[in-house]
Amino acid sequence: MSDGIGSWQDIQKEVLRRIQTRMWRPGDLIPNEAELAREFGCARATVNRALQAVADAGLIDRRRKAGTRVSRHPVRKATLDIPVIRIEIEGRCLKYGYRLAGREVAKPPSDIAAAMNLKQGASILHLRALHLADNIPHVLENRWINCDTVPEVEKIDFQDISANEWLVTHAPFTRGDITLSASEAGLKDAEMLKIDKGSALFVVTRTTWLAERSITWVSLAYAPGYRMKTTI
Amino acid sequence: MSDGIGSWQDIQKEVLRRIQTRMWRPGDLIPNEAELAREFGCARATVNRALQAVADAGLIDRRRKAGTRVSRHPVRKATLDIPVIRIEIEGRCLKYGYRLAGREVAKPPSDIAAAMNLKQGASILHLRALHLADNIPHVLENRWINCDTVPEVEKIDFQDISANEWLVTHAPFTRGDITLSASEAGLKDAEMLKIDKGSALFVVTRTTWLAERSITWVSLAYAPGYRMKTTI
DNA sequence: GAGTGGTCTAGACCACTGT
DNA sequence: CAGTGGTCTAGACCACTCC
Repeated sequence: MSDGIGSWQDIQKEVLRRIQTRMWRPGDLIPNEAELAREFGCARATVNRALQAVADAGLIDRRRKAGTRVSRHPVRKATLDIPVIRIEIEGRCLKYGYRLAGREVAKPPSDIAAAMNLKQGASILHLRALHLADNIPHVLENRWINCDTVPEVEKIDFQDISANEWLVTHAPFTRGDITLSASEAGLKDAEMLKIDKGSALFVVTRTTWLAERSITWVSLAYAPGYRMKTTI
Repeated sequence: MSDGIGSWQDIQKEVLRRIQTRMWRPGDLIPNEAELAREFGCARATVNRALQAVADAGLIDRRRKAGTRVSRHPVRKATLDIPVIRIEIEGRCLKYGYRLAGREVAKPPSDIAAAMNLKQGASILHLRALHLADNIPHVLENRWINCDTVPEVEKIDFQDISANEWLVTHAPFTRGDITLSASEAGLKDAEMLKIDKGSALFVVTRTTWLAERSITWVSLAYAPGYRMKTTI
């Protein structure tokens, strides 16, 4: 029986192979952990580890007592990396540039105030900035920061360090909501990014929280041509 | 010492708390697994499970011998769900609709042929279709399918079932590349989606593979207003 | 070489849920 | 109630990498 199968990765591969070759088809019940452990000659915990990984990928559905089935409509999961912008640009061997375009305390638009769960009429810090890659406008940052949650922010001028980067090391968060969308460049956006008005921009909007208090709301509008890549 | 700490989720929470409260700061070395196991009064494997989850989220960096550190520039991971379009629409309690708009065997544009790693001049199946939510155009599917990898596809007319759905249950894949971007609606796209030419569309492009053979290349262009959401 | 995380084992008990 | 996955333990050995 001398299998080359021993590690949980080997078992994961074998399980994937059986799904990919349709030996186990969508909807099928697969053997339980104890049986697979016997078949592969390993401990049940090892099988469990492998099947958990496959379940995390969305390919199988597991329920106590009901057993493990191959998903009929697999909701495949892709993981998006959300790096600090400077690191992302430098990671591509481009020269990073940063320009602060505005810093003021102001009352945010009602939709943003609502998204940040602010008291009506509250004023918070508003920043606008441009990030450049090899001196070319890359992404426009439009950010609101809740000074109640992050009071130190009032002392930072953000001339030399972006809020994007400062917050990462100084304001840990517990949770973040992310929205990806496309939108047409307005006049001001177009000017700053040096593109035509109405161009299609890839926009990432993010709100982060420390427990139940909002830290920041940010919209990152990427210049045309930007592509966010990932794999399944 | 009667902690309420025992499960790996409890330990994960406590570790996150220590990072969030800056008790452990970016760059800090944290105690090793054996020490934490002693502190929490549990087995090292339990601590390992908790720390692996935190490392997967990108908040700590772990290396043998070097130990575990709080990330200086955490590359936070967000997971995107990639569901079948029908399931996604029905999941929002909307009526799903589907219309095939074209089916032909043709020679793909060179960029697509390259992305699919096809032989020069190879002809493959080209499909165009529209998915509707509550009778409103929702997403335009532009798809090329490699008949060499999935020969059964030649017999399917795709009048009543979308390639999106058929492939999921009939053509398992081992790997997929995904690109998210924004683009301006062309004239044909605009007509089909019933929107203005030049509108900003959110576009998901995906190539899937069975081992080293491409299965399909697809571009999904979502009508304006679509937002893809996730959390960190 | 030595210290750290990565993994496996054998066994146990628990939690959930279908029947 | 019984069968399944989920988790914990104590111990062991291995793999990697810093010194």
